[in-house]
Amino acid sequence: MTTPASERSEPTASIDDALRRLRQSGGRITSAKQALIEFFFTAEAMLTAEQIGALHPDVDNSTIYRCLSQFEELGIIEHVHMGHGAAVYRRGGTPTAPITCVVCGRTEQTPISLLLPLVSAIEEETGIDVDLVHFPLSGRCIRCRSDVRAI
Amino acid sequence: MTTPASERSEPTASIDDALRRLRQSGGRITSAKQALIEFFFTAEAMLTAEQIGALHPDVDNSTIYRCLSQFEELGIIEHVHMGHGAAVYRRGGTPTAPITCVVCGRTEQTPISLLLPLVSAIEEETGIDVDLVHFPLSGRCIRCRSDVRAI
DNA sequence: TTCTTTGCAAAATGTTTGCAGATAC
DNA sequence: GTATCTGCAAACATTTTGCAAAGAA
Repeated sequence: MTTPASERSEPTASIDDALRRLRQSGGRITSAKQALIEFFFTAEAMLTAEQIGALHPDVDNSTIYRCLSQFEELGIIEHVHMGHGAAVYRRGGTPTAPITCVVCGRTEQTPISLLLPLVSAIEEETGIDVDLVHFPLSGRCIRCRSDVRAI
Repeated sequence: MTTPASERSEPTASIDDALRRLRQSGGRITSAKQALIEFFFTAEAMLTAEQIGALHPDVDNSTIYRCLSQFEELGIIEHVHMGHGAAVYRRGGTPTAPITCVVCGRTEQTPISLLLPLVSAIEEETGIDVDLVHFPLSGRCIRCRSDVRAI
Protein backbone atom coordinates (compact mmCIF):
# COMPACT_ATOMS: atom_id res chain seq x y z
CA MET A 1 0.00 0.00 0.00
CA THR A 2 2.97 2.27 0.35
CA THR A 3 6.30 2.43 -1.33
CA PRO A 4 9.60 3.95 -0.33
CA ALA A 5 10.33 7.44 -1.57
CA SER A 6 12.80 6.06 -4.05
CA GLU A 7 10.09 4.22 -5.96
CA ARG A 8 6.82 6.08 -5.41
CA SER A 9 4.41 5.97 -8.30
CA GLU A 10 4.10 8.96 -10.56
CA PRO A 11 1.71 11.51 -9.13
CA THR A 12 -1.39 12.22 -11.16
CA ALA A 13 -0.94 15.62 -12.73
CA SER A 14 -4.60 16.61 -12.98
CA ILE A 15 -8.11 15.51 -12.19
CA ASP A 16 -8.49 14.20 -15.72
CA ASP A 17 -5.24 12.31 -15.38
CA ALA A 18 -6.53 10.64 -12.22
CA LEU A 19 -9.86 9.80 -13.80
CA ARG A 20 -8.05 8.38 -16.79
CA ARG A 21 -5.96 6.18 -14.55
CA LEU A 22 -9.09 5.03 -12.81
CA ARG A 23 -10.85 4.21 -16.07
CA GLN A 24 -7.82 2.40 -17.46
CA SER A 25 -7.75 0.08 -14.47
CA GLY A 26 -11.29 -1.03 -15.17
CA GLY A 27 -12.90 1.29 -12.64
CA ARG A 28 -16.09 3.21 -13.24
CA ILE A 29 -16.37 6.93 -12.81
CA THR A 30 -19.13 7.62 -10.33
CA SER A 31 -20.21 10.91 -8.87
CA ALA A 32 -18.70 9.91 -5.52
CA LYS A 33 -15.32 9.24 -7.08
CA GLN A 34 -15.47 12.38 -9.15
CA ALA A 35 -16.21 14.44 -6.06
CA LEU A 36 -13.46 12.77 -4.06
CA ILE A 37 -10.86 13.22 -6.76
CA GLU A 38 -11.83 16.86 -7.12
CA PHE A 39 -11.49 17.16 -3.38
CA PHE A 40 -7.93 15.85 -3.41
CA PHE A 41 -6.96 18.29 -6.12
CA THR A 42 -8.16 21.25 -4.11
CA ALA A 43 -7.62 20.21 -0.47
CA GLU A 44 -5.12 22.26 1.45
CA ALA A 45 -4.84 19.95 4.44
CA MET A 46 -4.61 16.20 4.92
CA LEU A 47 -7.90 14.93 6.33
CA THR A 48 -9.10 11.67 7.83
CA ALA A 49 -11.56 9.45 6.03
CA GLU A 50 -14.25 10.56 8.43
CA GLN A 51 -13.52 14.24 7.82
CA ILE A 52 -13.61 13.65 4.10
CA GLY A 53 -16.90 11.82 4.57
CA ALA A 54 -18.33 14.77 6.47
CA LEU A 55 -17.60 16.95 3.45
CA HIS A 56 -19.54 14.52 1.26
CA PRO A 57 -22.69 13.81 3.24
CA ASP A 58 -24.38 12.05 0.35
CA VAL A 59 -21.65 9.40 0.26
CA ASP A 60 -21.58 6.61 2.81
CA ASN A 61 -18.41 6.20 4.85
CA SER A 62 -17.89 2.66 3.62
CA THR A 63 -17.90 4.04 0.11
CA ILE A 64 -15.41 6.69 1.17
CA TYR A 65 -13.08 4.01 2.47
CA ARG A 66 -13.54 1.87 -0.62
CA CYS A 67 -12.86 4.76 -2.96
CA LEU A 68 -9.84 5.84 -0.98
CA SER A 69 -8.33 2.40 -1.07
CA GLN A 70 -8.98 2.12 -4.78
CA PHE A 71 -7.37 5.49 -5.39
CA GLU A 72 -4.46 4.46 -3.27
CA GLU A 73 -3.87 1.28 -5.25
CA LEU A 74 -3.66 3.44 -8.35
CA GLY A 75 -1.22 5.83 -6.72
CA ILE A 76 -3.66 8.72 -6.99
CA ILE A 77 -3.55 9.27 -3.24
CA GLU A 78 -1.60 7.99 -0.24
CA HIS A 79 -2.34 7.80 3.43
CA VAL A 80 -0.20 8.90 6.33
CA HIS A 81 -0.30 7.58 9.90
CA MET A 82 0.07 10.66 12.01
CA GLY A 83 0.59 9.74 15.63
CA HIS A 84 -2.38 8.16 17.34
CA GLY A 85 -5.77 8.14 15.73
CA ALA A 86 -7.01 7.93 12.21
CA ALA A 87 -4.88 8.00 9.09
CA VAL A 88 -4.99 11.10 6.91
CA TYR A 89 -5.05 11.19 3.14
CA ARG A 90 -3.42 13.34 0.50
CA ARG A 91 -2.52 13.25 -3.17
CA GLY A 92 0.06 10.66 -4.09
CA GLY A 93 3.64 11.49 -4.90
CA THR A 94 3.73 14.65 -2.82
CA PRO A 95 7.42 15.47 -2.40
CA THR A 96 7.23 16.29 1.30
CA ALA A 97 7.34 14.21 4.45
CA PRO A 98 5.20 15.30 7.38
CA ILE A 99 6.94 15.78 10.71
CA THR A 100 4.59 16.21 13.63
CA CYS A 101 4.78 17.46 17.17
CA VAL A 102 2.92 14.93 19.28
CA VAL A 103 2.14 17.58 21.89
CA CYS A 104 0.58 20.40 19.88
CA GLY A 105 -0.11 18.42 16.71
CA ARG A 106 1.54 20.98 14.47
CA THR A 107 2.84 19.37 11.29
CA GLU A 108 5.76 20.56 9.20
CA GLN A 109 5.85 19.44 5.59
CA THR A 110 9.54 18.87 5.06
CA PRO A 111 10.91 18.43 1.54
CA ILE A 112 11.89 14.81 1.03
CA SER A 113 15.02 15.99 -0.76
CA LEU A 114 16.13 17.49 2.53
CA LEU A 115 15.69 14.18 4.29
CA LEU A 116 17.31 11.96 1.68
CA PRO A 117 20.78 12.13 3.27
CA LEU A 118 19.24 10.91 6.51
CA VAL A 119 17.40 8.15 4.72
CA SER A 120 20.64 7.07 3.07
CA ALA A 121 22.50 7.09 6.36
CA ILE A 122 19.83 4.95 7.99
CA GLU A 123 19.84 2.59 5.07
CA GLU A 124 23.59 2.19 5.29
CA GLU A 125 23.43 1.48 8.98
CA THR A 126 20.38 -0.77 9.06
CA GLY A 127 19.71 -1.98 5.53
CA ILE A 128 16.23 -0.55 5.71
CA ASP A 129 15.00 2.01 3.21
CA VAL A 130 12.77 4.03 5.51
CA ASP A 131 9.53 5.51 4.32
CA LEU A 132 9.11 8.85 6.04
CA VAL A 133 5.73 9.48 4.45
CA HIS A 134 3.62 6.49 5.41
CA PHE A 135 4.89 6.48 9.00
CA PRO A 136 6.24 9.97 9.47
CA LEU A 137 8.62 11.23 12.09
CA SER A 138 7.17 12.70 15.22
CA GLY A 139 8.49 14.28 18.34
CA ARG A 140 8.31 17.55 20.18
CA CYS A 141 8.67 20.95 18.62
CA ILE A 142 10.79 23.64 20.23
CA ARG A 143 7.76 25.37 21.67
CA CYS A 144 6.38 22.27 23.36
CA ARG A 145 9.72 21.07 24.61
CA SER A 146 9.83 23.86 27.15
CA ASP A 147 6.39 22.83 28.33
CA VAL A 148 6.47 20.52 31.31
CA ARG A 149 3.06 18.95 30.90
CA ALA A 150 2.89 15.32 29.88
CA ILE A 151 1.79 14.08 26.50
CA MET B 1 2.94 9.42 27.55
CA THR B 2 6.23 9.47 25.75
CA THR B 3 9.28 11.60 25.97
CA PRO B 4 12.07 12.33 23.52
CA ALA B 5 15.21 10.25 23.84
CA SER B 6 16.99 13.21 25.32
CA GLU B 7 14.79 13.21 28.38
CA ARG B 8 13.51 9.68 28.88
CA SER B 9 12.92 8.66 32.47
CA GLU B 10 15.44 6.46 34.24
CA PRO B 11 14.81 2.82 33.48
CA THR B 12 13.90 0.62 36.41
CA ALA B 13 16.89 -1.54 37.19
CA SER B 14 15.09 -4.48 38.70
CA ILE B 15 11.70 -5.92 39.52
CA ASP B 16 12.01 -4.62 43.07
CA ASP B 17 12.94 -1.23 41.76
CA ALA B 18 9.81 -1.17 39.62
CA LEU B 19 7.62 -2.33 42.49
CA ARG B 20 9.17 0.32 44.72
CA ARG B 21 8.39 2.99 42.16
CA LEU B 22 4.84 1.71 41.97
CA ARG B 23 4.41 1.73 45.73
CA GLN B 24 5.94 5.20 46.08
CA SER B 25 3.39 6.61 43.66
CA GLY B 26 0.55 5.41 45.84
CA GLY B 27 -0.15 2.27 43.86
CA ARG B 28 -0.91 -1.09 45.38
CA ILE B 29 1.00 -4.23 44.53
CA THR B 30 -1.45 -6.81 43.26
CA SER B 31 -0.75 -10.23 41.86
CA ALA B 32 -1.64 -9.02 38.39
CA LYS B 33 0.88 -6.20 38.60
CA GLN B 34 3.53 -8.44 40.07
CA ALA B 35 3.08 -10.93 37.24
CA LEU B 36 3.16 -8.23 34.59
CA ILE B 37 6.27 -6.61 35.97
CA GLU B 38 7.99 -9.96 36.13
CA PHE B 39 6.93 -10.51 32.56
CA PHE B 40 8.60 -7.31 31.39
CA PHE B 41 11.81 -8.22 33.13
CA THR B 42 12.02 -11.56 31.35
CA ALA B 43 10.33 -10.92 27.99
CA GLU B 44 12.57 -11.24 24.97
CA ALA B 45 10.16 -9.69 22.49
CA MET B 46 7.83 -6.72 22.48
CA LEU B 47 4.23 -7.95 22.66
CA THR B 48 0.81 -6.36 22.22
CA ALA B 49 -1.54 -5.90 25.15
CA GLU B 50 -3.61 -8.76 23.85
CA GLN B 51 -0.63 -11.08 23.60
CA ILE B 52 0.40 -10.14 27.12
CA GLY B 53 -3.17 -10.80 28.22
CA ALA B 54 -3.08 -14.24 26.63
CA LEU B 55 -0.06 -15.05 28.78
CA HIS B 56 -2.03 -14.05 31.87
CA PRO B 57 -5.41 -15.70 31.39
CA ASP B 58 -6.52 -14.98 34.94
CA VAL B 59 -6.22 -11.23 34.33
CA ASP B 60 -8.90 -9.36 32.37
CA ASN B 61 -7.78 -7.40 29.34
CA SER B 62 -9.10 -4.16 30.79
CA THR B 63 -6.88 -4.76 33.78
CA ILE B 64 -3.97 -5.43 31.46
CA TYR B 65 -4.53 -2.08 29.77
CA ARG B 66 -4.93 -0.27 33.07
CA CYS B 67 -1.78 -1.78 34.50
CA LEU B 68 0.19 -1.05 31.36
CA SER B 69 -0.85 2.57 31.37
CA GLN B 70 -0.02 2.91 35.04
CA PHE B 71 3.40 1.36 34.48
CA GLU B 72 3.93 3.64 31.56
CA GLU B 73 3.17 6.75 33.60
CA LEU B 74 5.85 5.63 36.02
CA GLY B 75 8.36 5.04 33.23
CA ILE B 76 8.55 1.33 34.01
CA ILE B 77 7.50 0.45 30.49
CA GLU B 78 6.87 2.23 27.21
CA HIS B 79 4.82 1.42 24.16
CA VAL B 80 5.84 1.47 20.54
CA HIS B 81 3.58 1.92 17.52
CA MET B 82 4.89 -0.54 15.01
CA GLY B 83 3.26 -0.03 11.67
CA HIS B 84 -0.43 -0.86 11.49
CA GLY B 85 -2.15 -2.72 14.28
CA ALA B 86 -1.75 -2.78 18.01
CA ALA B 87 0.99 -1.11 19.98
CA VAL B 88 3.66 -3.27 21.56
CA TYR B 89 5.16 -2.82 25.00
CA ARG B 90 8.64 -3.13 26.46
CA ARG B 91 10.63 -2.00 29.46
CA GLY B 92 11.16 1.74 29.66
CA GLY B 93 14.44 3.42 28.92
CA THR B 94 15.66 0.74 26.54
CA PRO B 95 18.52 2.34 24.61
CA THR B 96 17.46 1.06 21.21
CA ALA B 97 15.03 2.29 18.60
CA PRO B 98 13.10 -0.29 16.60
CA ILE B 99 13.28 -0.06 12.82
CA THR B 100 10.81 -2.28 11.03
CA CYS B 101 10.34 -3.64 7.56
CA VAL B 102 6.67 -3.14 6.73
CA VAL B 103 6.76 -6.04 4.29
CA CYS B 104 8.24 -8.90 6.30
CA GLY B 105 7.76 -7.37 9.74
CA ARG B 106 11.33 -7.99 10.77
CA THR B 107 12.46 -5.47 13.37
CA GLU B 108 16.01 -4.28 13.98
CA GLN B 109 16.78 -2.84 17.38
CA THR B 110 19.13 -0.04 16.51
CA PRO B 111 21.19 1.65 19.23
CA ILE B 112 19.83 5.12 19.85
CA SER B 113 23.39 6.40 20.05
CA LEU B 114 23.77 5.44 16.40
CA LEU B 115 20.72 7.48 15.48
CA LEU B 116 21.48 10.57 17.53
CA PRO B 117 23.31 12.34 14.68
CA LEU B 118 20.23 11.87 12.56
CA VAL B 119 17.99 13.13 15.34
CA SER B 120 20.18 16.20 15.66
CA ALA B 121 20.15 16.84 11.95
CA ILE B 122 16.38 16.61 11.83
CA GLU B 123 16.08 18.87 14.82
CA GLU B 124 18.30 21.45 13.20
CA GLU B 125 16.28 21.36 10.01
CA THR B 126 12.80 21.22 11.47
CA GLY B 127 13.00 22.27 15.10
CA ILE B 128 11.44 18.97 16.11
CA ASP B 129 13.17 16.60 18.50
CA VAL B 130 12.00 13.34 16.98
CA ASP B 131 11.18 10.36 19.13
CA LEU B 132 12.28 7.28 17.24
CA VAL B 133 11.00 4.93 19.92
CA HIS B 134 7.35 5.81 20.26
CA PHE B 135 6.82 6.13 16.52
CA PRO B 136 9.69 4.19 15.05
CA LEU B 137 11.08 4.30 11.57
CA SER B 138 9.77 1.82 9.09
CA GLY B 139 10.44 0.97 5.50
CA ARG B 140 11.62 -1.95 3.44
CA CYS B 141 14.59 -4.13 4.21
CA ILE B 142 17.05 -5.12 1.52
CA ARG B 143 15.51 -8.55 1.14
CA CYS B 144 11.99 -7.25 0.61
CA ARG B 145 13.02 -4.44 -1.66
CA SER B 146 13.83 -6.87 -4.43
CA ASP B 147 10.38 -8.37 -4.03
CA VAL B 148 7.84 -6.95 -6.43
CA ARG B 149 4.71 -7.80 -4.50
CA ALA B 150 2.71 -5.00 -2.98
CA ILE B 151 2.52 -4.22 0.69
C1' DT C 1 -11.18 1.54 57.08
C1' DT C 2 -10.00 3.79 53.17
C1' DC C 3 -8.43 4.13 48.71
C1' DT C 4 -6.94 1.38 44.86
C1' DT C 5 -7.83 -2.24 41.85
C1' DT C 6 -10.44 -5.71 39.52
C1' DG C 7 -13.85 -8.13 36.39
C1' DC C 8 -17.50 -7.61 33.61
C1' DA C 9 -20.05 -5.54 30.19
C1' DA C 10 -20.60 -1.82 27.35
C1' DA C 11 -18.96 2.03 24.65
C1' DA C 12 -15.75 4.46 21.66
C1' DT C 13 -12.87 4.64 17.64
C1' DG C 14 -11.32 3.51 13.11
C1' DT C 15 -11.85 0.40 9.48
C1' DT C 16 -13.63 -3.67 6.84
C1' DT C 17 -17.10 -6.72 4.91
C1' DG C 18 -21.48 -9.21 3.10
C1' DC C 19 -25.21 -8.49 0.57
C1' DA C 20 -28.86 -6.94 -2.44
C1' DG C 21 -30.07 -3.27 -5.29
C1' DA C 22 -28.38 0.63 -8.30
C1' DT C 23 -25.35 2.36 -11.79
C1' DA C 24 -21.59 2.91 -15.42
C1' DC C 25 -20.16 1.49 -19.68
C1' DG D 1 -26.06 -6.99 -20.29
C1' DT D 2 -22.47 -7.40 -17.18
C1' DA D 3 -19.20 -6.02 -14.07
C1' DT D 4 -18.52 -2.46 -10.85
C1' DC D 5 -20.24 0.33 -7.30
C1' DT D 6 -23.28 1.79 -3.55
C1' DG D 7 -25.82 2.07 0.99
C1' DC D 8 -26.89 -0.22 4.86
C1' DA D 9 -26.03 -2.87 8.70
C1' DA D 10 -23.14 -5.62 10.92
C1' DA D 11 -18.51 -7.21 12.14
C1' DC D 12 -14.05 -6.21 13.40
C1' DA D 13 -9.78 -4.69 16.09
C1' DT D 14 -7.93 -1.94 19.59
C1' DT D 15 -8.58 0.61 23.53
C1' DT D 16 -11.34 3.01 27.10
C1' DT D 17 -14.87 3.50 30.59
C1' DG D 18 -18.70 2.95 34.34
C1' DC D 19 -19.83 0.43 38.05
C1' DA D 20 -20.11 -2.54 41.93
C1' DA D 21 -17.51 -5.98 44.35
C1' DA D 22 -12.85 -7.41 45.98
C1' DG D 23 -8.40 -6.51 47.73
C1' DA D 24 -4.16 -3.91 49.54
C1' DA D 25 -2.30 -1.00 53.10
